[in-house]
Amino acid sequence: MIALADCNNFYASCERVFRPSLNGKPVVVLSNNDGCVIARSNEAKALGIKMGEPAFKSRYIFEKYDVHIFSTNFVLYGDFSNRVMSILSSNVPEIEVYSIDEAFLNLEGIPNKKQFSLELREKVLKWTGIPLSIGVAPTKVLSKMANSMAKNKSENNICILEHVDSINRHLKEFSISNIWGIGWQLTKKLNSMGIYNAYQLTEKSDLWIQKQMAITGLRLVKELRGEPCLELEDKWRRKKSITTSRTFAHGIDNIRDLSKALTTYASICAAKLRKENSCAKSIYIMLATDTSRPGHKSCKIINLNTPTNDSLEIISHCTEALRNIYNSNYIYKRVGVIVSDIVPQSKVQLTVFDKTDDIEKRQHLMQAIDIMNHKYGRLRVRFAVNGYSPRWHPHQEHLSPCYTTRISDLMRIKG
DNA sequence: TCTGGGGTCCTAGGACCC
DNA sequence: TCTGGGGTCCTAGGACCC
Repeated sequence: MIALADCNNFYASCERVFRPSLNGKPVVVLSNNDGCVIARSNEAKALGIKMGEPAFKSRYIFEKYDVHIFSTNFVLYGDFSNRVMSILSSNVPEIEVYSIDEAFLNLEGIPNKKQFSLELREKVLKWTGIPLSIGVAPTKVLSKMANSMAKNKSENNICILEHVDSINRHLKEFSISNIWGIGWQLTKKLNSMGIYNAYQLTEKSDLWIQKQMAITGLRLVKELRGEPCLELEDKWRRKKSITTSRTFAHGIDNIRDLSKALTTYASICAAKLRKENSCAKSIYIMLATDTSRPGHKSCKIINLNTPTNDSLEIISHCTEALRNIYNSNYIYKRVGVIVSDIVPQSKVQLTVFDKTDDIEKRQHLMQAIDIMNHKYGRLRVRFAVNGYSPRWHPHQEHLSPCYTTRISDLMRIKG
């Protein structure tokens, strides 16, 4: 049996841990640039604030009902995630951390799954302040469904689906649009064929499923029937691509500021590569004007002879590519860097033109930068091309302190 | 004024080869 | 008269997830 443990309203719950006065009150967390709503407390959901909705559309609700607004604070959420995951992993034989706020757990050998889930939920809540929902079922896809039941239809946020009868009963009440792996396109298509609930899907033949939903769809439906097709992946996997991109508060109309932003994202990508002990063989830069209006997009791919994770090298390729594709007739609103074709650093093949001495020197330099930035904060040590007074920074009006990771942000007790 | 950011997997179709 | 058959690799784009 597999459990899916999922933190309730995760970002909103993190913000509340150090602000208990917000319990029972509507809280929302906004995406980067304070663009749209990406997390809501139950009270905010009850006010009709929609997930992914642009913040300005709900502005009047925020004011009328005194909704507490936060900008995303990924340092804080990442730290809470680590705490929750380490508690979960110390209580089960196997775990797959699926995202920042959820994990699949292998419950093999655990006799009373309901009691176990209740105790685990209690422990995480007591130790971290984060409430969980736990759904237990024979496969991953079914545990996702059980989790949804746990969140919405159970008093204690626990749902165990063990027997065929109860699984089928729930499948009949479960809309296909809520199935993990079925998005709005497939929902539209299947609805037009008269399929509305998960049970109807399990009754179709394998051939029909594969024709309509391809191989991933067939795996998904088998999982719905209780036949495990998706394994728990407990191993750390090297990322296949790494992206750093942002939308700005205000458009940029000059190549100097654009270059500062782009090279900053290039150095963040390089640092992320080094953190994984990876090197990338291709770099992709992209520029876009305001996406809400018809505009302009351009991109450039740079293929390297030798994979790298050296910030200076990646920065210089990006700067050159920017000069090639920059068009001074446009005002840019978004830029980004994607590094891909990733290989382990230990397996990098040098060419005859690479100077190993230089590479080693630069590796030491990068290491020193990483150590300092780890200690004093990302981008504290930066490159001159990154600039210092970023006029191009995104909006973050409602940022909370990093209570758990920055000494100056620690809570103080009045004596 | 105003719509995020970071990923993965799959497929169709083109290029190329023998 | 009239244009094979089978394979691989790569890439762009779609769909989906949180």
